[in-house]
Amino acid sequence: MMSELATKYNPAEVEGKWYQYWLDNKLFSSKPDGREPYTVVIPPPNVTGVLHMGHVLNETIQDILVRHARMQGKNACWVPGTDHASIATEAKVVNRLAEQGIKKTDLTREEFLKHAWAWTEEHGGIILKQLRTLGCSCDWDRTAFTMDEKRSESVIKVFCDLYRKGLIYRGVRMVNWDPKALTALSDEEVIYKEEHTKLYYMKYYLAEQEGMDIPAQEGNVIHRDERGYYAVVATTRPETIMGDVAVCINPNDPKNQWLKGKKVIVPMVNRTVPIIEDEYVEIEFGTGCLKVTPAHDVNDYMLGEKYNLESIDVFNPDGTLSPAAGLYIGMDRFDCRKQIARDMQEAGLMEKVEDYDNKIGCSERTGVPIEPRLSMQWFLKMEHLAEIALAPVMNDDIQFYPTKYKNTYRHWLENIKDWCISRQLWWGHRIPAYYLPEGGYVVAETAEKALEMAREKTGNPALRPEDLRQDEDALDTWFSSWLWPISLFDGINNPGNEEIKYYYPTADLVTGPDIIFFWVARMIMAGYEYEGKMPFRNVYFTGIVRDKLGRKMSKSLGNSPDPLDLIARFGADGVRVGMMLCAPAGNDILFDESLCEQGRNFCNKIWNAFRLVKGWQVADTEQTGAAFLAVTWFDAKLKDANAELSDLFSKYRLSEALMVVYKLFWDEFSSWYLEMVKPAYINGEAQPIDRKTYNATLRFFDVLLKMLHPFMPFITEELWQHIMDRHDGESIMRESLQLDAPNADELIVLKNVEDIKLVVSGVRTVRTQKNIAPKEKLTLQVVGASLRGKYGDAVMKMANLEAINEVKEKDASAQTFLVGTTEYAVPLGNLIDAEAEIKKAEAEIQRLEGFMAGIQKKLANERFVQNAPAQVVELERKKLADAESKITALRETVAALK
RNA sequence: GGGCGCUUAGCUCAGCUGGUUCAGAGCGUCUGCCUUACAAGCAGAGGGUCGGCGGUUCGAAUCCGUCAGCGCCCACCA
Repeated sequence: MMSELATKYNPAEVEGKWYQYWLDNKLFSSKPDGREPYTVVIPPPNVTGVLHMGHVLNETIQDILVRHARMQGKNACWVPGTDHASIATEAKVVNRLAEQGIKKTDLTREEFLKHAWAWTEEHGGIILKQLRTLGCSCDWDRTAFTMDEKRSESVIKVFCDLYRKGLIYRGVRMVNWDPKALTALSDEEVIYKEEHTKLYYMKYYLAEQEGMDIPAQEGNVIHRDERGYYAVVATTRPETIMGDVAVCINPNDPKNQWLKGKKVIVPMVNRTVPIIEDEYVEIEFGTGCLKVTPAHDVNDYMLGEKYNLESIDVFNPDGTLSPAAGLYIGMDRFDCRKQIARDMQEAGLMEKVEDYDNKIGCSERTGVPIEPRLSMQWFLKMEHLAEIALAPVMNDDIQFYPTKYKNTYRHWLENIKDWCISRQLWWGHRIPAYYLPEGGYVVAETAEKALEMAREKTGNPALRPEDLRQDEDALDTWFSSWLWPISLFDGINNPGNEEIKYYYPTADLVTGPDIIFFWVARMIMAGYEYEGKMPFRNVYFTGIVRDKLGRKMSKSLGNSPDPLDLIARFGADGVRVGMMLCAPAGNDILFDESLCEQGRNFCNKIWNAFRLVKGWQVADTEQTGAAFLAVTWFDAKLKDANAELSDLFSKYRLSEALMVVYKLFWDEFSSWYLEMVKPAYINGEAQPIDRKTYNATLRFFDVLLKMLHPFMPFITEELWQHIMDRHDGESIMRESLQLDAPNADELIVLKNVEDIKLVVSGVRTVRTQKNIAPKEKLTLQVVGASLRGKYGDAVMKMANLEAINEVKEKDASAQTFLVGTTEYAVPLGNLIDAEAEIKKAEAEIQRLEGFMAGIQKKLANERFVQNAPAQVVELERKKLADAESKITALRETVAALK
């Protein structure tokens, strides 16, 4: 019979088969019903993305939670979907077009979008297919896309609503400009990178200084050379001097007092600009002179506003020098920096150049340095939204795991600025603002409605659709994802519909802390604004998947394994287990392939346990004492473990939960239980197992598989179907798992069996130390106590004993060990090494005496006896007594050996 | 420059509101086994003065302070 099954589990044969079965039987699908809902919405991956290790972690966790909830009898609904990822996808499409020699600017919006949709259809959804390989139990019928009809409608509706509420406005502001993607970005999309740059000290000669003589004054630092007096301005960005409109000093700066009221000439440009004064300027930095370029720096912009300065935009949108610069026109900003530095050097306008470490804001998407740029954009006011989103997290209505992210969250909300939501992109939701021929605009859900409003607004009923011009910009991707938990159930378009009422709020959100601001915080805002309720009850923040050296996984390092390749080699269950073994909540994950190996090995262990049980012949024989004990004990063990599992799940300690089941199956079930009940061989012939024990074993297997199922869906389904002999359409994933906690009697059995396991280990240790073959039967002596009945039977079997004798005094030639305070002895005849035994015993006596001395000192301390709880004192006394009796036993051993 | 977190066996981590023989797990290591479920396995063993210092306490890995190292987040010194 056994020969029918391979000794190794083959995931390839199993996984595809069961996934198809689950799909065919609609086992993932969820409809509102009377049960308690358990809803999870997937953090939508980029529609054109492919599965990476971060997804594996994230989706595995979600699937574990979902499958667990489903087996708790909840109506589990996991909604999958993808994100249109406006910038990322548009960039990919632009690149592809470039390969074909097509420039985006050569296309109309409509033509470009055709290409984008084609790309989306071609590459889109691959990642969702890959999730199936991992075993994810998503309700695929609900698959959504942030740019599908319902979601798009929701986004536009929300935009209009917020506009009408006065929360969305349009205006010219300093924004983060990405010169590569040619779009504005939100503050969150800018990441700061440490870079080694230069600090250029440039000479700004005073204007009209002929005949000027500035007397040396206390504290003043005056610069003068053969050409005259000059101020020294330090900057990291010499290429922006063409936009300089002033030089600013701190009025309290003693070294620059002499510059007050003067005018200076911007080098190269030869523009005369005033010296202005503002306390914003850091006296200690550089020379205390700041060049002011309102068009290209946030702070300078602020100064420009304050002092009513002109703003000269010297850059084109792509980061090349604009005609307004007057010089270096068309040159890239960084080339220009080098060139202008050289030119100034030659012109004697450069005082010096220093190395300087600087933090530079870069585009999260394209990686290029951001250019602060003044432009007309759409903004969402955050004050009100931040306010409604803060409290629920701080008072734990929404629980963060781990809680440390509450601080991060609060800090962000308390310092939030308005959200720039417009992007100069085509791929995305187009802003529903329509400009009127004579200026001004209307905001409306549809072009028809816009026309109506426009006619009303202008009082011109003759206005035609083509007279209106829709805003060219698209919305930030996150402006659609923040509605995800609502829009998936159509809560924006159909408020209060049956689905949104049932599934919302969702239960758990599983995501990385890197998008806590981008996504999590904003979903909370939208949740309260549009549903009046939290979007989810718990947020589980995963760590970042790193390699075993702690480095981030990246393409350039080549340290990121391909999940599909891992699955092919170790099986989906193996990979899931490997991932979860190293994934404590909130910590970074140091992933190593060998963990998947461990997962695969675990699959084999389960598989082989199944082979063993499946191979048994069953007969109506009587149950042995050892088997009876094993069944009683393991029954209690399962209950105990299940209670622990529930607790760990409730705390989202999934790695630990997995470890509990892992040890339960491997150590307790396989190494102890199965060995205890396994029928013996007599004359090379396998004996049958009694029906009672066999049925109990199947029952245990059933429970174990259910416990394992959330972590390892495939192998558990496969074996469950084999073992349980189920009807078509049934599945382990729809089974429920509920066990009582062990009662008092069962707890006693648990404790007793732990003791006899120690006795068995004791005998085995003796075997190993004395090199006695496992087959050779031994005798065990119990000194002054008893080990009878089923406990004795079990020890006999597990330790391969021929007899257990209760003795007053053990054999002189026995090797001994203690379990609790009971002494056990294995007579060894001439195998015993008396000297070594004596040495060992004496060392132990010494240790115990030291231990006793410590306790005696404690007990002699009046303050301890007075202040410590009675229980603790009592415990110390017991420890003392135990140690004493152990020493007595050991002394006897030594005496006997001598 | 602020804020947060971490530092416990070779590695990765548990250790909750201080007290079940001066600490646990998985992996790795070592030893012995191809024992008729599994060598991707079985049995056994070794391994830590809980980052340093100081304090509170009868008692601290656990609380407080401080120093050191690491990491993360935020921030407009060009």
